Amino acid sequence: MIIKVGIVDDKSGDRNILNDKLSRHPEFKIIFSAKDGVDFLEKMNLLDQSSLPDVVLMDLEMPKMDGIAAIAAGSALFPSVKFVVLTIFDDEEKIFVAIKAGAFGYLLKDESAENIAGMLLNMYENDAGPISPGIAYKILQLVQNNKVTRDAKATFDPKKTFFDLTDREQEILGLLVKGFLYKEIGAQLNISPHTAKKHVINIYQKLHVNSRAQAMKLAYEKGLL
Amino acid sequence: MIIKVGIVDDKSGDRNILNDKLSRHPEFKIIFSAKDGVDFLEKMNLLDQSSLPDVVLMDLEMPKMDGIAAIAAGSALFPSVKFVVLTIFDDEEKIFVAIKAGAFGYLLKDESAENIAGMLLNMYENDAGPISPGIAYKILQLVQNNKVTRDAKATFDPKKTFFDLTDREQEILGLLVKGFLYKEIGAQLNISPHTAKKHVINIYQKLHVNSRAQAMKLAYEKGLL
DNA sequence: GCGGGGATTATCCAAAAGGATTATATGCTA
DNA sequence: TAGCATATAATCCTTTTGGATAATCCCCGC
Repeated sequence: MIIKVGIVDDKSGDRNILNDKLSRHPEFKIIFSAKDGVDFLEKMNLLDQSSLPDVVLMDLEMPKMDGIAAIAAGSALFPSVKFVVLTIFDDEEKIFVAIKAGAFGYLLKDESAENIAGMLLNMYENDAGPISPGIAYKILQLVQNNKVTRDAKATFDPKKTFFDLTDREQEILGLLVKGFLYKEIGAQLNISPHTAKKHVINIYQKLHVNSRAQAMKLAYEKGLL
Repeated sequence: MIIKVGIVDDKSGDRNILNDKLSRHPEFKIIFSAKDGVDFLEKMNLLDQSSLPDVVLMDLEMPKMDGIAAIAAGSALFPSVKFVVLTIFDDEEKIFVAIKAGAFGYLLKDESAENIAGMLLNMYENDAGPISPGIAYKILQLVQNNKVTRDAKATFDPKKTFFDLTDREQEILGLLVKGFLYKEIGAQLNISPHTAKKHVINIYQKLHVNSRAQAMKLAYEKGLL
């Protein structure tokens, strides 16, 4: 099976290297190289349906029209074409936006050409978009750090599963993370500040921390609110 | 460098295979095998700090306490330990929940033992969680299909809008909310603890707060991370 | 070259938090 | 009923924070 490839990158050096490396593999056929988003769309429009590329390797930072815009336009105009980002950028904002724009995969330029070729081939065997490991981890962190949230459905609730704080302790933890002093917590609950403090110490032991800051970190990260 | 590994899987066959394969690599040292979440926590509690595993390979489907609960508990109790899911399940719900529970990586059992070993080693070189390519693509699709959405507050950036903290102050705030003492912050940045403290006081004035707890609350609520 | 902001370090003091220990009261349960 | 968990309260002591104040250094812009 022959994979038809388009390359879009403003650096002619990068274009040529890619071109050379992929041409070594008989499975790939380079259909065109373009130097920016506008150039890319023009070249795509000149092709008839049967000679459209299967996959377009798209750099992100380009003059005239950047990779994000090109992917958004291209995936709308040519839905059968898969767009794979191939860039040096690994910041989460770019990753997120590129995926939203319709990227099928996301590879870093510091992957070896061998790896890139391998992942592209793999994409057709497994019907899964190629992703550099580092990028996959970044996406995982997006999910983990609540930068993205699940639209509905239940997420895991560690409150009930672990840290079996008593009701009173839960209540006091709630005040603790709001920044109140022991004396203020005591005043709000009509108990002695000593008692408030005792509860807090007990909470620390259950959470295996030894400062308010660590307890707050845990409370926020694990959603113990 | 030696990587200390814990294995948690209810299938003794899988445990043994993993054990054998990893033991072939001199870089790995198997600290323990556990057959479920409860067994795992018991074994972890018997270890002193210095002999805790670096990474725990965790199956998901287990009797008594499943892998999700075990990861949630373990990552809270032993924050220095990295948890990597190693399972046959690749449905998005399990992936999502495992990540939320604190999984650092997610590998499929149909990876070759060689690959698993390689990805674990790679994890320490690149400080990025190991993720099987198929899983990476599933995660990408989660984002693409709007199953997850970017949090509004995460995109709004009050950092630049208000509180104009300097770069150094941002950096120190980052360590502050992690619960480090002044002396620890100083040590990490190679500055005097007095200086660290001075920065913190300056931060408080800019944020109009007067305690670490209040600063953390603000940082979390306003996404000053 | 002079001023200003940022980064660095320090000292002194007071307030607050953290930790250990002890003690009492209450309600549940083996 | 004896034991256990929880909540309450206090004392003593150490460590950490928060705040004020002052001094030095460096870089950048006027």
